[in-house]
Amino acid sequence: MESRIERIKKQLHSASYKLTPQREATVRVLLEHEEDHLSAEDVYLLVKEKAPEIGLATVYRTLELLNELKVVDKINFGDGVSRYDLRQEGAAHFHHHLVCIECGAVDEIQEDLLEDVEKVVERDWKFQVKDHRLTFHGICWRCQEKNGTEETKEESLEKQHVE
Amino acid sequence: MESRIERIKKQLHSASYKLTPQREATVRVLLEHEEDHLSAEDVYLLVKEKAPEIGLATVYRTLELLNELKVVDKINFGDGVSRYDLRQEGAAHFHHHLVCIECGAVDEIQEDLLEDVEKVVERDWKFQVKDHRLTFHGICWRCQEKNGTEETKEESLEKQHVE
DNA sequence: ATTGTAATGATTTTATTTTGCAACTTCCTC
DNA sequence: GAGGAAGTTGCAAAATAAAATCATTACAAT
Repeated sequence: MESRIERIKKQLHSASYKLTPQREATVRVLLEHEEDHLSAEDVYLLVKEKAPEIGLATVYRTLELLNELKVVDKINFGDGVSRYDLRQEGAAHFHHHLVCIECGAVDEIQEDLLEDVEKVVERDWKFQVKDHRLTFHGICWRCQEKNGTEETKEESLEKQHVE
Repeated sequence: MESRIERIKKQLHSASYKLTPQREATVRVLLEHEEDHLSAEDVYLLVKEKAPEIGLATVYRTLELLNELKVVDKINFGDGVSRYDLRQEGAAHFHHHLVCIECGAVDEIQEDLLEDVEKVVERDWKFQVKDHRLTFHGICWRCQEKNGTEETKEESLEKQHVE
């Protein structure tokens, strides 16, 4: 965790930006919620708990900056808001998402499934792929179980998703 | 064209909605600009040419309705606006997009490239895929040619991208 | 210490999208 | 046809997200 912040700090420096306390607090929130897909507003509220004096504009600026540096990716699941998702360190491409249309859960796939598809696109469409966005919409394994069987205690204990 | 409107009309009716003149005008605009990726505002301005009395709110409501019926898909390429894209008739899945980071052009891929990937997702993640969104970001063939004529390949590979 | 530059926070502005509501059509039933 | 419910419309207002503005502050390099 600390070392990751160190590396992000270096990334900022090499683009001649500074890791200010506000920016560090923002990055920490992102690291601590790596599984989630926070909106700018979400990040703002969480950062505010640690650094109450921070302004929303700074959060927006920081997120935009991190986006430029490819530390985070800005995504959009169709609701109006942009969400910010940490990139895996060293990942050449953005990871994929599974959005459950029943419970709203968003799971991530870090594996790159598109190597072959990208080759086809480069060859057949002469399109030089730099990055991609792939999201599947469907039913997650939790909802499939929930629907298929009567719910057991263990299953309901595992349930943690809110809309 | 007329028959397509007829079929959309039937789709509306079967969900107990009506194809009002305003809705028909909106659908016609979408059909006439199938290649483009119009924003709600774009659609509004185009519909207004045929039916000047239409209100922007109606266009929004119509597009939302068509989205629910899976006649159009609402997409978002990262700029703030939602765009509305006609689905191919009978297409089980949404088509893909190639967004050029140099000239901003958006091309479509109707072919379904994801069959294999979806199988993997269903098997390995137990995720029942209903739909997908796939967008590639990169350099379109036009920009590659344009770059190639004025500079060597190495130069164009080195070129940095700003804003 | 002084200066120049970058960064910040509060506020305002812009843009997009949604909602509330009264008026207006449709399409039934009588 | 008259009456009525339901769906639809246009306008205006409101809600929302994001970006821009700007005076103030922090900080590194003199």
